[in-house]
Amino acid sequence: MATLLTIGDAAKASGLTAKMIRHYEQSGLLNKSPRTESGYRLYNSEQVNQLRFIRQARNLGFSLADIHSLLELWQNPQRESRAVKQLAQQHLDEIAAKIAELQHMQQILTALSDSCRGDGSPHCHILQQLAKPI
Amino acid sequence: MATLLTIGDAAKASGLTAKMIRHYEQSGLLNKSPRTESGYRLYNSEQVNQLRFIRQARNLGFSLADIHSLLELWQNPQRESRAVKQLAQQHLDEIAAKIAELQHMQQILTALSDSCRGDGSPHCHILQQLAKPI
DNA sequence: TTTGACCTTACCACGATGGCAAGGTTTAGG
DNA sequence: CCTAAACCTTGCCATCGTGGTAAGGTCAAA
Repeated sequence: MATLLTIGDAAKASGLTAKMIRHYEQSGLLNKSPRTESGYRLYNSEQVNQLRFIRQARNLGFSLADIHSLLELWQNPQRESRAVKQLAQQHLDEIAAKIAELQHMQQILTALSDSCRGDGSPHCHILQQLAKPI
Repeated sequence: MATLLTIGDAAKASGLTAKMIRHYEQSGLLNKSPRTESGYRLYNSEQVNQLRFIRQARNLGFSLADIHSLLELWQNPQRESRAVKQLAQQHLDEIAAKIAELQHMQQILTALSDSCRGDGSPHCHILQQLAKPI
């Protein structure tokens, strides 16, 4: 008994939105799903698993392009785990770079904010620093 | 002697691109600059200072909307440094939230990646975990 | 005078998502 | 059985900040 879900129910079951699912189909991340006579998309449990896979990968910050690759690897029994790990490692590098960038901003801005009295007077070290010609 | 720069030179002097400067003008962040008879934008040193201010604020990750507020505060002698500090603090909160989110991804993905052999075999804990129904 | 380096506007693109509108379908209740 | 609500469909526009490109005008040096 293959239970078929409409897009709204598939969305609830996967944690995505119907909008996202249509968008993923549109952008080639998902195969076009079968439709009812009246044109409603229908999803079986295997496709819902795929949607969940996508959601979990999105939660880890993978781009849709990366997820496309991950899905292909997942569905390929001849995959080499090397390829998966490489994608993960590249993504980890990007994450680390973003964290470093944000921490750099955080460090500078914290110092500036600490040196601003934050009262009713116009004097403000933050503005002074931003205005500095360097 | 007010030296006037064309947009390309103003871009070099401020560290922005000409494209960005036009975009900032278009979006109301900058006042429309005076033009030559033939329509070229011209920038004096005060405006170049403003461009530099914008670049430095962008380097700290402020949104253009925030920078709009910062510019107004900067140019208002009656400002209260409280307002500036509040903007900085809000932005610091956002930065901290993003860092936390990225670190969360980093932590989970690092664990997954560590448990993937990354060799020629298809077995991969990363894919297994993404596929898990939870 | 020609050439190259500028400048102008106007449009499209990214990435991932949300919103809305105008219309068709299904389902549940009265 | 009929109606209203809750779905579904497609299509377009918006976000945010930046980049690209095209088609054209301007300016300065050789």
